[in-house]
Amino acid sequence: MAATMKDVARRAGVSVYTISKYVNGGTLKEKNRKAVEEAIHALGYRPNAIAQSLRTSYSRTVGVLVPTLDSRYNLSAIASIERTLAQYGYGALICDCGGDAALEEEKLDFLLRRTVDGIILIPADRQAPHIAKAVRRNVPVVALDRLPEGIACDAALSNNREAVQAAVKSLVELGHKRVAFIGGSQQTFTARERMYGYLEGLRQGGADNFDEYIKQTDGTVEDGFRAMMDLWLLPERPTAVIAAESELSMGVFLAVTKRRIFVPDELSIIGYDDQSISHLVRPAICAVEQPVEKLGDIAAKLVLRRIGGDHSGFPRVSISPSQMKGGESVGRCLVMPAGSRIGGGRYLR
Amino acid sequence: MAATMKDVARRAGVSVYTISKYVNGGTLKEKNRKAVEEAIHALGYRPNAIAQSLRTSYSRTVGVLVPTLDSRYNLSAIASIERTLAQYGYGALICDCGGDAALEEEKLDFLLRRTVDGIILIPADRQAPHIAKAVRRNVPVVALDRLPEGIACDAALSNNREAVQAAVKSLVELGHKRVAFIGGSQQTFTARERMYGYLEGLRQGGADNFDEYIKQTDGTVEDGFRAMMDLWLLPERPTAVIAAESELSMGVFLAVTKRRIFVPDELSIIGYDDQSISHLVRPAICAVEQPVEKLGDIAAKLVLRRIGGDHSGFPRVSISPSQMKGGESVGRCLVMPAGSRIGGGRYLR
DNA sequence: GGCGCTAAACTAAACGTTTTGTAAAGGAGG
DNA sequence: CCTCCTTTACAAAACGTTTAGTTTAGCGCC
Repeated sequence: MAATMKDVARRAGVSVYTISKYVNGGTLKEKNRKAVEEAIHALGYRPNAIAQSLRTSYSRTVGVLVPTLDSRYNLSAIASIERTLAQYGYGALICDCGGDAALEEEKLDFLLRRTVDGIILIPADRQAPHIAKAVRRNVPVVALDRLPEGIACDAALSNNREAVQAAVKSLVELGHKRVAFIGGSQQTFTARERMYGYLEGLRQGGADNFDEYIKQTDGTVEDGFRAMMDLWLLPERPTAVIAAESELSMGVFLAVTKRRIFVPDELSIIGYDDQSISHLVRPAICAVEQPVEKLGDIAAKLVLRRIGGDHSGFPRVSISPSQMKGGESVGRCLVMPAGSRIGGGRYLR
Repeated sequence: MAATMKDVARRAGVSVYTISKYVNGGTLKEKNRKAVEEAIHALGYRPNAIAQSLRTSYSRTVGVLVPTLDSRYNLSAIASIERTLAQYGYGALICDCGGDAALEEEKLDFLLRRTVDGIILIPADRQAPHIAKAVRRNVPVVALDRLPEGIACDAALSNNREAVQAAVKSLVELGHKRVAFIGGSQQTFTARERMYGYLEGLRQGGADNFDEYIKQTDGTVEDGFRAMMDLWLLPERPTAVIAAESELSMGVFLAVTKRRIFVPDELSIIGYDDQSISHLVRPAICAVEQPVEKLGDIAAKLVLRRIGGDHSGFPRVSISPSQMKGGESVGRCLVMPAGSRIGGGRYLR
């Protein structure tokens, strides 16, 4: 068994109070300090964090609840959260609820029973009544990436809608009339936001939207691949496409490689978030980059602030701008609408 | 503040003992059971896990310590570990030590102070004296993926050496004399094992090894890309390559796409672990697949067993076989050694 | 030396559980 | 009715800390 304060106290010939004081940085008499230091060192004493938690009701632990761990995005977020928490001496208790709302509730309960000091979660579902329960228990909750509906709750989001909207608008301004959109599951907040952004972008650019250019998928690499292959089979192919999830971008890239589609001459591409490959591919893929690490960091700092008792500006929804990462995958539209001509009358296709 | 046992007891008109008994599944008198259930429900009582931990000295938490969270492989392992632990009601306290041995020690200490019941770690370094400390504290430690040197310690590994060896041998048997190897950092156990496997495979196949075909890298996508580009600049290009890390495979694939290398006619490729794309690419990349999920599961179950007091067969090193995933990226060697001829004397290149 | 003041140390009571003796209640058997 | 046994409940002591309430030690000053 590990040494306890009592053991140290006995050895140093003082009371446990003195040990506690030493550990927490109080001032001791020179003689006692020496003795205590000696005893601590000799016994290899480390304070028991569980007992500290029980007594102070602070566990210095934050629960992190995500719909799945099997995603690059969540991974980066968690990595960043963990890093920031660790800086402040906090640990991360991580749960994966498999995207299931019932399981999410259960895990939330699990975390609360462990008296985590706060919770950072990526909501699995738009509805999240159980989150209210945590809030009622006075445990600060910060939503990451998605905003749960109908609940006042701190959040760290990126500007999904505006980012996509700007991207689409820029495509339209380059002359693209047939801009396709490949999006993730409409169950999620972000996917919907991006979809709205797409529609708004078209509208602002003065372009029409056509249902056949909109692909709603589940957001996997395979989905992106399939969607792009399908789009290319349309009688009127799109001249530009925006893939609104990291995995979808990858799928689109694979499809484009397979079909030997010339980018950007035949097709302009804007991807999302794919740090790992987009800058190595030729042509480099232009992509909307979410500030994932930043979001994680913001969420962590926010939850720590709430834990520290600073409740100012609740609910605080922080929206961080995405970056448009340059690349050569976007170009002026070279394909003329059917029936129109260029200069000498040569169709470009 | 949340309701405590005392509150419930008062409301139900019984002693805390009775509540405890109810919570832990003892038998109560019908009348008391009713009253207790009512009180628990009315007050929304949940047992405080911290207090339970303090009293029982079991926290039902396992520490997971990885050199970095920014890796697909570690992520999958963690996902699997978390899943298995959750099944048994255990939580995962996750730490990232940034590959730094000193930080690893610190985090290990952090975990021990929280009285985790066990630890699963992917060792950052070959040397890991601090691990012995945990073992001395009677906290079961299971190494994942890599084996720390000089310490008796349970472990869940995959058969890195044999898998690569078999892969290389199969290439040699297909006639390849110039098989290149792109490996990860030699600081890590697995990278070294795979390297040895490569050398052994060549030897067993009866092929020579040449330094210029061996690329030791840090294992990033970019490294794989560069290494492959470099290899293709050699006067005598390799006819086959094995990329011994997931990210390296991706890099090789990108290089091959960029250079328009015909696979497998000009170059046979064997990758490692790249679940996400290798089956979508054409030709599909042949790859050594580590049973990551299985390793995570094994490690979790093993640590739970140790926690449960079963110390049989210590140290237990479980080695799970990798699978060779089929693909069309491997073919018979079509390039003749300089000076040799085929049939009518036509060089195939 | 006695008084007052401050700094340092001590004792004991928490925190919310589990668990170890004990005691009360409730039958069964004589 | 009494005894004996079983079942169920109780009160109190842990677990390893922090902290409020007290006591002691040390020192300067009249």
